[in-house]
Amino acid sequence: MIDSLLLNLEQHDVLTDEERNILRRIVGRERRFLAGEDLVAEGSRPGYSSLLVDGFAARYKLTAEGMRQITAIHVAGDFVDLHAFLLKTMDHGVVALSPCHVSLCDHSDLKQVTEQHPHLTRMLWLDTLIHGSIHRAWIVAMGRRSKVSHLAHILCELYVRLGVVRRTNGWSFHLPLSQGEMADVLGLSLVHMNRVIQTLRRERLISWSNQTITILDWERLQEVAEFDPTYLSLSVEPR
Amino acid sequence: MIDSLLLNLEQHDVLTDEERNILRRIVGRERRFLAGEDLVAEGSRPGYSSLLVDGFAARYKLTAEGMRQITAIHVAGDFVDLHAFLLKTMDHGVVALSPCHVSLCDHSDLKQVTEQHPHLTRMLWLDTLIHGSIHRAWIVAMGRRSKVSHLAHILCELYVRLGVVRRTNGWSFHLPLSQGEMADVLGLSLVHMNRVIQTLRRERLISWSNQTITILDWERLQEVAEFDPTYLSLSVEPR
DNA sequence: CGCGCAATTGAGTCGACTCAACGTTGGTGG
DNA sequence: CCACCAACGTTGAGTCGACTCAATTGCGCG
Repeated sequence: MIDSLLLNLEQHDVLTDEERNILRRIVGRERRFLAGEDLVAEGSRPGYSSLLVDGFAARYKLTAEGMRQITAIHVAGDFVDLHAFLLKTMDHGVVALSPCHVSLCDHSDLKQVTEQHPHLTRMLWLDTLIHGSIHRAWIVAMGRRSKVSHLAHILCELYVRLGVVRRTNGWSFHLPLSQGEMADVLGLSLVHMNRVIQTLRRERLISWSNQTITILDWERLQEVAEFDPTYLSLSVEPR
Repeated sequence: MIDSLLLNLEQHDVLTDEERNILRRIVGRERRFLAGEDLVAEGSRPGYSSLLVDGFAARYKLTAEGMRQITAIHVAGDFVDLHAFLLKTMDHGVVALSPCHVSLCDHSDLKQVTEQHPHLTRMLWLDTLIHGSIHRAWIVAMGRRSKVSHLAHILCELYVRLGVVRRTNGWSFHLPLSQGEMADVLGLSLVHMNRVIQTLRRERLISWSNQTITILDWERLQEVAEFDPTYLSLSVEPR
């Protein structure tokens, strides 16, 4: 049940058996959500953090005019709100983009971990830091790349992140986002999002249908995206 | 020397005398940089983290075509690269936007803190989480707000953050960024940055000259920005 | 079969870009 | 003391990317 979390964390450093057992013990109660439901509401003060066991979720904020900006996409093995453990108040919501299966982890247990297990604490801290790195990569893509390049970057990132948790199938992966939802990721209108996607298709870099993306030319897609996976910290070393 | 850091951290929770002393002990060697120098180079693996004692610094990434995107602005009291403690490799550079005074903190000392001082560890973790929140606020501003609103949001944020570390003077604060550097924050061209600034001036929301910004109408500036400081976690509570 | 949602296409408008020129200011050296 | 230079800021003009409004197509399901 926490297999994806272990796959995630063990990309960065080795875990001891004890640490794996602690994670198994504190990640408990399961909950399921339908696509479109909020896993966590903006403004709430959850007493637990949610580990996404299966499905896709997104962090988002709404503007006064009701526009939505998605600030992160979460996949299996991600804590969607580990930061709430210390931030306390959610400054954004988390919505299920597909049916989601999550496991909850009480903040009191997380606090125990920080009191007794320094290395595991650092690994959880690292997990939040990597999501910070992802935020920075998104900011660069939003500010200084073409929209085509931005989309390419997001697809490269998802392909790598899904690969870590064994959710890819050759060059394909499941991505249950509508074009309208993807527009909320890139900060585009729905109409223009469609045109950007068509550019990647026309260039034969990807195919995308039935919620399935297939990368047709990884080399060129990476070039278009200027994708460098350094920011994902995918190296096993003492942390 | 670490006064600004204490002002920063104590916005979120109380520190014990012992914790304050530990910080004083581990934040050591001082270094100075001229405006334009890199405090930390992209791709480097620093063995220490840098606390900005005075001045302004920015994290940035460069694109293949040599464009620059600034992903964070740092002010006195900020650790500019605390995340390198666990991420190990810098996926971006940090540049001095003004003459900077920094104090270094060895990663071995930080590791000691995580082994022996859980609460202080959580406070440092929190510091990195707040910078993640700021990243999300920037993503929303970049994706779903007008450029005028985006600039207003950044100025609101800087005013609040500088106020915490006592770097404001009434409604004014020093901001040593050229319009070209600000353009790299917003992801704009220099020419358009100028026009956006002039809009805020024309609306009598701010004045900006001689590297000094004065907020002329805080209420309306906040409205234009849709600024809600929740994301800065400025409340003292147990963490 | 028809409804509803997602995807697609077209047309016109506006925001942001580039290229280019000009103004302003502070520092430096003759 | 003034001339000059460099960096920054400002303005104008023309182009292109992204937006909105609107209509149409494709598809899964009751």
